[in-house]
Amino acid sequence: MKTTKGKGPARSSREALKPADDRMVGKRKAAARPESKRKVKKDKQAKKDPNKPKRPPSAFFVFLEEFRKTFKKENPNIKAVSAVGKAGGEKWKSMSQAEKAPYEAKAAKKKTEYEKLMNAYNKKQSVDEDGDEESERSKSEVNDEDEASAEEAQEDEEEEEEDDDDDDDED
DNA sequence: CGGGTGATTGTTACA
DNA sequence: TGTAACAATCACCCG
Repeated sequence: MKTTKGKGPARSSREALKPADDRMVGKRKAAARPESKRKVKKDKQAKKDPNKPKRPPSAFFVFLEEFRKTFKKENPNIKAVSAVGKAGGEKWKSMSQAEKAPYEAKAAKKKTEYEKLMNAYNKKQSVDEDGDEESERSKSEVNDEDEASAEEAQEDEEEEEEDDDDDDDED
């Protein structure tokens, strides 16, 4: 399903695709790291867990999510993910920690939730096979907690602030 | 038709 | 301590 949408502009935009011709399946920093399995996210996990907590987006990703919208908005012609990544990364480094602060705050929040999910996930794994029913019960509990926490999380909006203005960098 | 890949950095978890 | 791998996104390509 999702692939169908890609056929739109198709090759025309291909120009916007990665300028580097290495679009091939080459690895990106393979040489940098020794074995470097950094890419290949194929099997991911041998077993698929029912609700395995995915790692929360780092501050960079939080910023990137928003950046992606803006980037695409100003660069509707560019649809390459790598382009946004590069641009985002560049800008990210250009930003001062103060500006990254809000993103970091959000990331911190996600991390907290992630820890929570891990707790639930951990519980699930601990479940004994005989407690199938029990496991369901636990799930309910977790769900309940999850909802409650989610609500709380939503409320907080951050604004921790940052006074350390000394360093900063910038241009 | 579907999955895999490209790129960015951060963060997390294991040895 | 350090590495290794994964987190999102989206268009495009191979089998």
